[in-house]
Amino acid sequence: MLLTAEINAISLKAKLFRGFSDPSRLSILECLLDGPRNVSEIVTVTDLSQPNASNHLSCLRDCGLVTAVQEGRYVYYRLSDDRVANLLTLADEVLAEVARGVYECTRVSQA
Amino acid sequence: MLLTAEINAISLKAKLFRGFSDPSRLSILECLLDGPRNVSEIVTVTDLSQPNASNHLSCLRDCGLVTAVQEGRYVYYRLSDDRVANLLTLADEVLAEVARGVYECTRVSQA
DNA sequence: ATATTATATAATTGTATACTGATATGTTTA
DNA sequence: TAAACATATCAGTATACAATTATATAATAT
Repeated sequence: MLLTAEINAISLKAKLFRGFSDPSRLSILECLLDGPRNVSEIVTVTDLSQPNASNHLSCLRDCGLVTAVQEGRYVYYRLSDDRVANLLTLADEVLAEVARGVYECTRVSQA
Repeated sequence: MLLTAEINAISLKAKLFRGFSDPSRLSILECLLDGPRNVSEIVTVTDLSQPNASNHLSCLRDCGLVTAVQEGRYVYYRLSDDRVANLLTLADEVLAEVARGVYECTRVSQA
């Protein structure tokens, strides 16, 4: 039986990873690796619809992975912490190792 | 417009992170930080039902995050790469920075 | 004030996936 | 071989999530 504190810590971590676990959000995060971008720029780079981008940005902001600053009529987003970039880099390294396995992972749940 | 190769790389990475994005799977991975464990041990430590654990283990195995070796009637699972552990550690560090933000992220999608 | 541009939210819908319980398969020992 | 134990799979249900469309809010310009 897990302690409540452990359950909470694990849920937090799962939530953090969930922020990275969607291709649209990853596209946004990688777009922000080069520096702050406003929503229009993000929409252009990622090819997401504006509401969709906004929606994912809300999630990323609420989860603390990005921060937003309004400048005039633009809202500029940036990564909230350097370690967010580190996580993306480290993920690349793991991927290089296990890429084939992940690529073949079409399996979801027991399907 | 993203190039196809970029889309594939991003989808791969999203899939990798998805392996980490569920509390049950995270519990299993953290249990394996201490070394190889068989399914019964994993079930005991994580308090998951045996079919549920088996299901998540299948996913983790297919995604290349863990490897399995049968020994007698036991199947021992272990992390497939040291960097999997590194990712978990780095996630802890990011969490320490943005924990409050993530904790307050009760928002799912547009809810 | 009105129009225009930029961004955010709401409601809907389809799909993915996690969990439970039941059952099947595989492995060892008697 | 039979019994006991370990692990995997299947079917059904409930929930979570993403994409879309429409609309609302905020800021600037005319």
